This record gives sequence, structure tokens and C-alpha cells, in this order.
Amino acid sequence: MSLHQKILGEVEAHILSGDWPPGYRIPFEHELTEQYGCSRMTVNKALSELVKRGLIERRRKSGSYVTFPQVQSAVMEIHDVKLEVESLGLDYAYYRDARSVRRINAGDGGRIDLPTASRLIDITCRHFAGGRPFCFEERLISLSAVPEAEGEAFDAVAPGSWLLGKVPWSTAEHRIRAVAATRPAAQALDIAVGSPCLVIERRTWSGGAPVTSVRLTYPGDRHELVAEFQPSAIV
Amino acid sequence: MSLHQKILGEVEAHILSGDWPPGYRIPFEHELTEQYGCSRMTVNKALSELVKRGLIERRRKSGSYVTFPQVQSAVMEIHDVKLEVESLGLDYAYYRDARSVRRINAGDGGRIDLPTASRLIDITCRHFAGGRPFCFEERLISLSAVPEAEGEAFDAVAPGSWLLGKVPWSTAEHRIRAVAATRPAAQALDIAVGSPCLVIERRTWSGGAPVTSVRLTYPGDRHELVAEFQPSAIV
DNA sequence: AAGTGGTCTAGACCACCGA
DNA sequence: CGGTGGTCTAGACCACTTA
Repeated sequence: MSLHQKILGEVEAHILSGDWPPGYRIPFEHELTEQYGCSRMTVNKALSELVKRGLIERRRKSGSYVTFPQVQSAVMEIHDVKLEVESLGLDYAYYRDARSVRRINAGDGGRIDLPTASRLIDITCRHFAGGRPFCFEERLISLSAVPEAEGEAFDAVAPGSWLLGKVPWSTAEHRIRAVAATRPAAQALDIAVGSPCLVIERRTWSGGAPVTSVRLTYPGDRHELVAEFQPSAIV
Repeated sequence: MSLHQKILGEVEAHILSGDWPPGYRIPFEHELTEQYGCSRMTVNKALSELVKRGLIERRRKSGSYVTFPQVQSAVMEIHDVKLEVESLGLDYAYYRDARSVRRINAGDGGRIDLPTASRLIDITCRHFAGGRPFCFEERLISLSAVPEAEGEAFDAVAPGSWLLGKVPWSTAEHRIRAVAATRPAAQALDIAVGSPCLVIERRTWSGGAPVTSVRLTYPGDRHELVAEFQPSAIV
């Protein structure tokens, strides 16, 4: 492994571990130069790559700083409905409909892959944009992965936003479908039963263990997913 | 603009224009060094970036070569409906419904961003899986970007498959929505007007110029998009 | 064996911008 | 004004690979 890769990896590790939080000023080039006993070009190569990856930003005379988490990056990252609504310039509101703690059962079939009789939280809630229903959310959270969730009522902050700041995730899988609105979804979203809806099911893991599974139902005429790719962006 | 960016841009232009086709050996570093009157590091910086973008690959002692277009990647890359169907283990069939060469008009509003009166090909076709309609495709292809398309009837090979092996792409944008089936789509897919459909609109650019725009309509109950992400994979 | 790319050095000049 | 990052140079050594 080359030296600039080593430097890149170590700085990246500091950032991803939270050791160097957003806004933190990382060491100057000349400091890293001393620390690694190499020339400035080598350090510069590593830091330039981190800029391309969006992990740091650099300001002349001032230094290099860890960037604040990408809100909704180019692809279809973990996205927080609240941020999504606010980025549209609309008022956001949240309402929790139901919350229960229970054991997993056959009705959850496949939604979340946990051992029999695992305990989980089952939540349904709604997100509003500009006063209109924007998204209907049905979520399961594994209590073995996130024990603190049991103490949360989720009546002020949405479970998605709460989890985002709480649990680091390592993998997410999205399934995206078009469906006819079911009765509960139609009621929640104030649309006709059977009208087209975009459904996004996201399952998230952290270190191999399932964390949460969420089904987001959007009225088809009010939502659109946008994803931009570059060939090299694929790992 | 810095010199390494200039070199990068010019080499990229040669590749994207087809001037330097896949397999072509681009000039050696020392040749570019002479041509641009700069040091090897500067040339190297440009070429290393092209490796990251997947446009070239480099072999010691041999030289640097334009790569062959990537076919399909992990996420929701440019995807070929034919490969998609075959990966499901179903028989694939293709039928071209209509094809015309015309000038862009107001009705194309926003689907493809070309100058007034640009010439393009307008195609509608269908993909079948296991004998059943699987996808309805409406596509525009810019003739200024892909002049060879004018000689293609697209009655045996789908335009998507044809383009994939022909034109390198640099950026793609997806828009994903749920809609009620329009009359033409419903007829093509043999479903009821108004039933939910998943619509994927993909626009593709090559070196900043629009290449093609396609709208794929899938019956909502027969299709699902799956995408898997890892946090670090984001650029 | 020879020529390529991979990496690194120890400087340099410059633009920018915050103190 | 001074310190930072952005860029570039003219070398160097090495690993690899293939001609």
C-alpha cells in the first residue's frame, strides 16, 4: 500500500469514527508532512482525494475542515423525510399515529430479518409538507440493535431523524415499487384508494445486524426520486 | 483552469468523441509531457483521474488504453432491460412499435435538452418477459450525438442495448415516479388504464452533451427496483 | 533487458483570504 | 501581511510486464 493511500485511510478513519467530527480542523499539510515524514505532494494527494469524496473541505489560509454530513447526496442515500421536505422550501410537520412494542411475528414476514420472538418497535406516522400529507411511514426497529429506542415515544421527532443521528449504518437496501394505495395508506394520505403511490422500502444494517425496516408511501403525483450517476462512482 | 485539468479534458474529449475508440493506446506520459511542455507529475495527475473515472486503464511497460464501455454495475446503473429480464430467468422478447426521425418540438419539453430544431430519433417499443409485456419504452436519441443511429431500424435490437455498446456515457440521471397508466402505456402493457405503474426516466449525457432520454413504464405489480448502498460508496 | 507507469522528493511560485 | 492550500517542476528510484 502506498503512503498517500495510508494517509488517506487514516484521516478517513478519524472522520468516519467520529473522532474528528464535522467542523473539526484537521492537521495542516505541513503538520501531516512532519508526522508521516514525507513531502507535501504526498499529503496533498491524499487530502485532495478526500475533497473529491466530500469528506473534507479546504480553505486557504485557514485550513482543512471535516464537512457536515451530506444531506441528500447525489444518489439515493439514507434520506430523512424532514430534510427532504425542507429542501423543497415547504413547511414540515410530523404526526405519530401508532406505536407499540411487541415481538416479531409471521405478519412481519421478510420485512426485517430477526430471530423468532425478537422484540421490536412498530410505528406508523405521517409527514406533512406545506400542510398536505406527504408521506406515510410504517417502521419496525429492532430493539436488540437499538435498545434506547424503547424509551423514545417518537411523538415529537420522527424515528428516521432520530435513528439517523443515533445509529451508524453500514448497508442499506432500497426496494422501489409502484402500488395502488391500500386503505390505511389512502386514509393517511387523504387520497383515493387505488391511486398510484410510490413505495420505498428501506432496510438498514449495522455491522451485519438488521437495525430498521421502513416502508415509505408517497402519493405518486407528489413525489419523484432523483438519482444521478457517474460511471466511476460505482464501487 | 489548471494544466492538469486541461490535459484531462482534452484526453477525455478524444475518448468521448470516439476519436480514440475503446482499445486505443493513448500517448505515453513522456509524449504528453512534450506536447504540453510540462512535467510528468502533471500529466500523471490527469491520467490517474481518468483511471478513477474508468475511461482508461494503464499497463506498465505497455501504455495506457481506452477502456471498453462498462455494461452493468452494482447499483441502478444504466440498465439494459434485456439483461434485466434474462437475469430473472425469463425468456426475453422485443418488439419495436414506432420509429421516426424528426426535429425536436415543444411536445418534447424538457425530456431532452437540445437546441431548437435539433434532429432526433423517436422510438417506442416494448420488452416482454416470459411472454408477458414487461416494459414500455419511449425513447429519444440525439442525432447530433449519435449520427450512426439514423441508419439503424431498431427492429431486432433494442435501442438501449445498441446504445450501451456504442456510446460511452459520462453522466446519467434517473427520475422515478409512480403514475397511473396512460392510455398508450396501458394498451402496450395490456393492463387497465389508471393502474399503478413505475416510471423511470433516464437522461444520459456524454461529455456534457445530451445523448438519449428514455421513459420506461413498468406495471407496478411486476417490477421492483433494488438498490444497495454503503455509506462510503458515495462520491 | 528495456521501457512503462507508480510513487515520491525537495523545492518553487502563486492566489487567496483571514487575522 | 502572513500562512494556507493549489499547482507545478525536474529530477529520482522502483516494480512490473512484456516485447
